[in-house]
Amino acid sequence: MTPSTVEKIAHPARDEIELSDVLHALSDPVRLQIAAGLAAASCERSCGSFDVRVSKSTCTHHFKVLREAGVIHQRQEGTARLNTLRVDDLEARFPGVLETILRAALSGASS
Amino acid sequence: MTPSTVEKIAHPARDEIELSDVLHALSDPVRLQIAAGLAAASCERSCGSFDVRVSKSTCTHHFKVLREAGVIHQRQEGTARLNTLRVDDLEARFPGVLETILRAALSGASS
DNA sequence: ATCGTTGTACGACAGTCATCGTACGTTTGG
DNA sequence: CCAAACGTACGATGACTGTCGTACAACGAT
Repeated sequence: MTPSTVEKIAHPARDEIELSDVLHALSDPVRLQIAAGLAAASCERSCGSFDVRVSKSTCTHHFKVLREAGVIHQRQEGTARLNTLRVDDLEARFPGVLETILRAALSGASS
Repeated sequence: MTPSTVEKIAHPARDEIELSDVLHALSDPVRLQIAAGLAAASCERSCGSFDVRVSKSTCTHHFKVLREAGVIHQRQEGTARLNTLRVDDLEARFPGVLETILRAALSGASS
């Protein structure tokens, strides 16, 4: 899990975040749930702390999609990988998008 | 193209529109462009009036995805299929989502 | 009537996606 | 030191996606 094993945890820079990628990342119910949970916590959360009903491998995949789209930031802490929403970057690049989507996800009856 | 040939032009009801489907529909650059063009026109536009650089068949596919996601409404008028954004339905169900996404698509340098 | 326009239908195809299981590497706690 | 916990890597798989070409149907104008 140390840098020697894990190949870098690459994140896109703020200016490299693409709207299409963000929308695609949030268009999956599991990932939307993760993002919403992260917004609700408004702090770092480990991957395993989410009550998603997919396998561990699938979970890793979803976190990777979210990270590579620029939606979340991941940081290694021991065996845990701590996730945060990139609210500032997203707000700067696409104002209001993340907030309105997450609000819709919570209040709406959609998936 | 009349009802005998075309099988109904099915649209989801307002309450059936899913956030995931909307986000997925808008996560494709071509479809996002179509939605933005529709918002800019703020009136009915035929499928062929969009300057997309994909083939006719592909265009039909994209309009179908947008329609089935509940993003647009299609109406037959002679040989033309007239499209409108379902702004009211989307605003009622997911307030602000469509507007902020389209704004981000226009101002942002994304895709 | 016939032709051009508009758009769909169908079939094909390569690429991506979401999912899983199993195996593995790290770190931490007993 | 050993085992459990956390998460990744890899490979597989079935489904879906975006793309296209060709053929077809309907409408409108000549």
